[in-house]
Amino acid sequence: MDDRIPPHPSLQDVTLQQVLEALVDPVRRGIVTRLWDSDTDIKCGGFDLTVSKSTATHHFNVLREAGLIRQNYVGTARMNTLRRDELEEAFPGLLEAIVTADRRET
Amino acid sequence: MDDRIPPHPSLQDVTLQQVLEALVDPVRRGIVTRLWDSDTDIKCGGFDLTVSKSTATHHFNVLREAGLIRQNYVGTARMNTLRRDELEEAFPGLLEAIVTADRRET
DNA sequence: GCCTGAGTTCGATGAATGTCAAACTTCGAT
DNA sequence: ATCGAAGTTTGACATTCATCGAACTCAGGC
Repeated sequence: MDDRIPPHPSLQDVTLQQVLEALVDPVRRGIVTRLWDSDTDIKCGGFDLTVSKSTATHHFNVLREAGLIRQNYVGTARMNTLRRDELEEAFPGLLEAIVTADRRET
Repeated sequence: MDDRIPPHPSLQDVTLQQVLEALVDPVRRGIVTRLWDSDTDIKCGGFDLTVSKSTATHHFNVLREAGLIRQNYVGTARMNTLRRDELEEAFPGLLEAIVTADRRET
């Protein structure tokens, strides 16, 4: 097992507060929107982020802890997956509404 | 005209960022959820807020500036209306998703 | 073995933001 | 005319949070 990744929360334990706090940041919202659109895994370095590496790490941590993404290592690359179906079940319509509005704005 | 109320923004000028910043606060989200459920105007004092009057004023200002509520005076009472239909057009599905999740959590 | 690339950890810093109390304004009722 | 209820304004304060650079870890290839 790869113990380099901290545990992922169950979506049952994630609160709306956490999800909104995660998505209120434009950088994190950009990551989620990009994952939603590509619908395939993207490694941390694969995003065109406007922030430093340490800040990016922080953002990915927040997203993982809020149950929005799932991470796993492939070599030295950390891959990110959107927990789309689980989120739809836990917060129906939320992600789609935000992604739709975000896309129309950027 | 009643010039006691600052102008309301057009929903065209409101960004998703503003809306999410407004709704990320639990007190403000509670106000919006309450308005959504009652579907009638409620005066500022009509909410059972856990904060002081000055803080409440601040929260109502944020909600108005984010285009979420409309305010008008009736006597000395400041009435609040949810801009439900306008919001649905500008941010389809967003408010309903958040209110639904919020209700299930509180 | 050694270097490179990918990402993390660790403070530190600066900017927002939620909060309150106190003084003030304003309308309506007595 | 006065009083009270409703809400605002104005600082002030504490906390949170995004951000960065520098040093570190760790796997894989030369």
